[in-house]
Amino acid sequence: MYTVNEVSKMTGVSIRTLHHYDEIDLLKPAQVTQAGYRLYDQGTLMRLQSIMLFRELRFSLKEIKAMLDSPAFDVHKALRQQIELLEKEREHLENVIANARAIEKEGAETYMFDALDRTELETYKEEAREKWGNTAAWQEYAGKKKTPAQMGQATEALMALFAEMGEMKDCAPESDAVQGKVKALQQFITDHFYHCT
Amino acid sequence: MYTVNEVSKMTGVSIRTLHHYDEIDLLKPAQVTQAGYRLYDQGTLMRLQSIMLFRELRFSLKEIKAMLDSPAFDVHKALRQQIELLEKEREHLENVIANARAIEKEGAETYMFDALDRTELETYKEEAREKWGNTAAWQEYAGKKKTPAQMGQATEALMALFAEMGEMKDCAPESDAVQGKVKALQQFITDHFYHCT
DNA sequence: ATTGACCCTTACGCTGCGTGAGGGTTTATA
DNA sequence: TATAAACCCTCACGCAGCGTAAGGGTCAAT
Repeated sequence: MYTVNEVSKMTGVSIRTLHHYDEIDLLKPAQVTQAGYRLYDQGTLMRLQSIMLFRELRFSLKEIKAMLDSPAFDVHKALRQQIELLEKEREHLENVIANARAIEKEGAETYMFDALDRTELETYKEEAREKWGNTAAWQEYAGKKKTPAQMGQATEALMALFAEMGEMKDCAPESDAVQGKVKALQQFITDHFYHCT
Repeated sequence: MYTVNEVSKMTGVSIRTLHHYDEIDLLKPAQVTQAGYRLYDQGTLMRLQSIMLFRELRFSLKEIKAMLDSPAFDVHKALRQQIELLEKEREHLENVIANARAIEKEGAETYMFDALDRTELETYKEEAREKWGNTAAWQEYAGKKKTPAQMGQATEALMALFAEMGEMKDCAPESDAVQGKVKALQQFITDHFYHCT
């Protein structure tokens, strides 16, 4: 039987985390002494390892609890869903990185084309959760996705920022090559969003 | 002058978010009517766009505020740091995905070799923040990294989970090929961690 | 004057713990 | 045996970034 301290040192999980897992009934100690001390045995340690694994795979504690508490749970299905989700996340992250690089280099030209696609991810996430989660409160939520109109205006608005970025850098780095595009964009901004000085 | 509703529709940002940004002094409306209605103009809209951009790049609201409030702030430096951070995240995410795939396929053999390397990321994150953040409270925090001993035991413990995974699947999918490794691992677990039935 | 579409301000909820505060328990040592 | 060191406990607030009511003004039009 191990105390919280020992378990913590063994697994790297903090004591507070063990307390937390106890609170939310995710991981109950095998025994509790009269003094209230938590004691863990091999079985609970194994459960803890499972928890750590699934947490590493970015399942929420609630999900993990559901999985571990119903042994007949379709782990593989959940795993596949989770993988898809993670890949969406990675794709998005790669976009973000690409954007960041572009901005660092030039300003913002290349940025505005593929930004704000987060909605995709969220939508997917919701779908995934829906399957084995709270299927109730979701119905009325359907059809709330951003309208194309909003997207359009968002992209439009993005160009506004462009001008500000220019100010922030306060002098163009590779003036000649970029300057043409900048002017064109300013024109575009003036036409479609606000008067660009 | 646009109302919250209009701004929300234009930018896709929720009204609550506008309220929030007002609360934390990240984005104050250009005017407030006697009735307390928030009104936004082009300038504030542009600031909002900047905010959205930096949020897209995963800066925290606090960081964004710092950046926008000090025009002389070294945006490019922060940007480079942020890119590095994002890449660390992506790398980690890729590991996680790889692990997830491996687990889905076989069980957990390939898993335990590169798991639990999150500490790297966190460490880096801290270093990055340190440079232009609260440099005060950090000193005493140094040297808290996990010891190699802990890592060792964590990996060791991970193998324990393996057995449980076996139970959860409750029958081997491609029995023959994998079975050998499974037995070896069981042996290893028995030898190094606990008696494996 | 009433309706409907907006607006406001609290204020709690969520995730996953970190970080004290304030106070018992167990163990080792003087 | 007394006492300190080292652990343990239970509250309970805090963080990020809003979502989501609850309860109630305001503005335009009918």
